[in-house]
Order: sequence, then C-alpha cells, then structure tokens
Amino acid sequence: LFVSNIVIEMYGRCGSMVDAQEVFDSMRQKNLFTWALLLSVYARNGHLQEAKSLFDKMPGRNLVACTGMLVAYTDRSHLEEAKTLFDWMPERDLVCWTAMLTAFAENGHLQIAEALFDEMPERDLISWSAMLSVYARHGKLDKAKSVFDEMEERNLVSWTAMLAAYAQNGQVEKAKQVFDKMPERNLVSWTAMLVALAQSGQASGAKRVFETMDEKNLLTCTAMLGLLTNSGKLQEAKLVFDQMPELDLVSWTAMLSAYAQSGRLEEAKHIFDGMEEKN
RNA sequence: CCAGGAAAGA
Repeated sequence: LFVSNIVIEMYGRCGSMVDAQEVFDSMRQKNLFTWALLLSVYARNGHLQEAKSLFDKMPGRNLVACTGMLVAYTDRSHLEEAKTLFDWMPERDLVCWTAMLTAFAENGHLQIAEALFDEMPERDLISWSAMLSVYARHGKLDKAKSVFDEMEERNLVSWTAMLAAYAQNGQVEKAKQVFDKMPERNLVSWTAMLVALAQSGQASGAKRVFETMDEKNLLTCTAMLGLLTNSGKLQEAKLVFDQMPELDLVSWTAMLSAYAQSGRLEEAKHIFDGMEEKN
C-alpha cells in the first residue's frame, strides 16, 4: 500500500495523471493517504473537475483532503468555492488557515488576508512567512519588514521572502544587505538576488551572479533571459534560450515577445511554431 | 514515518 502511494505521488510529480489514476484504480486497498495523494495530483496539474469529483467520492474527508481541495480551487481562482469549503470544514488547523489566507491575498484581498492572519488561533513560521509575502506582493514593504522583524524564528524561506520583497520592489541595496546577512542561501535566494540586480539595470552584476551560480534551473535562466531581452541583447538571449535545460510557457513567451517587439517577425513565428504549450 | 499551507522567472 505504501509503495503504491509513493508511485502515485511520483507520477503526479511528472504530471502523468493517467498513470497515477491507473495505479489508483488497480489498488485493492486504499487509505486516506491514497485518496489525498491522487487529489493533490489533479490539483497540482490544474484539473479542478477531476479533483472535485474525486473529493466528492472520497470515503472520508479529513483536513488534508479539504485543504488540498481548497488549494485546487484557489489555483483556478475559484475563491468563492474555496471560502465556502473553508467555512464548511468542521475543523481547521494552521495549514488550512494559511492556505485560505494565501488564497485571499492572491486574489487581491489584502485586508481579508490581514484579518485572517489576526483571527488565526495559532501562527507558525510558515504563516508568518506567508503574511510577509502577502505584504511584499502588494508592495507594502514596510509592513513586510515589520512582519519579518516580529518573527521569532526565521528560516531560509523567510529570509528569501524578505529578499524577494526588496527585489520585486526595486530596492537592490536592501536586497543586497539581506542577501549578505542570510545565514544560508539556495537556488531560490540566488535567483531572487539575480532578479534584484536585473530589475535595477545592473546588468553586469546580474551576469556575474548568473555565471557564479553553480546550480541553475528554469526560473534562473528565464530571469537572465528577461534581463537580456529587456536590454535588447537578442543574440545573447537566444544563446541562453538554446542552452536552457527545459522550456515552459513563461520562457517561450519571453523569447517570443523579445523577437516580436524588435520586429523580428520571422524569428518570432519560428518560436511560436515551436512552442509546446500555448495560452 | 505514504498525503495538504509560505520564498525566485514572461
């Protein structure tokens, strides 16, 4: 049973919903983990309908299943349904409170998110970090900073959230200070720093950071790509683009619009035709 | 310990 559960999760991570469903169907015994896992597979891949019907069929709906469903709703911007589900839940814990908070914040309801944060019966490191990011996303840097200062413990994610807050709002110097003060850094923090430099036009600094990084992923490369296209360095951008380990909608679109905006329609068309997914 | 919430890219 445990092994099958792990296999379902594995397929889910690769986006192979059909395989995950197949394993699920072939299982003679299932536990709550099994159901919740398949639900999260559909939720993560944006298949709200499947998630919903699975949720309705579930033998027992616990907190985990409800929270998974709640997140599935918010990812597809069904805030009303998420809220209804939240209100209907017989029990709520930290995790679903935080999920609900994020849901409101992502749909532009800053005040409701704030109120939820105050109402929460308990808060942990994750809910504090969530609130920090909510303020950052709404451009409330001072509030984000005071949340950060009020936190009694911080980890890599909360430090990176603070760094990203400055990065997204064009405060390179502050971002640098945070970056230097952080006890540890990972790929995400490095990428956030890269974005801070790129956004303030410090191309050489950004390039240096990019070349220094020993680990890069799709997001890192897309950030670099954005810097190059924004400064009109199309050929360099194309080089990065061609060397990227994988491409997605965001990176394809970045390259496409770079060509489009500089009037290189044939190149743009070529990129467009090569896109594996379009929206 | 086999499941759910927070951080980076157009």
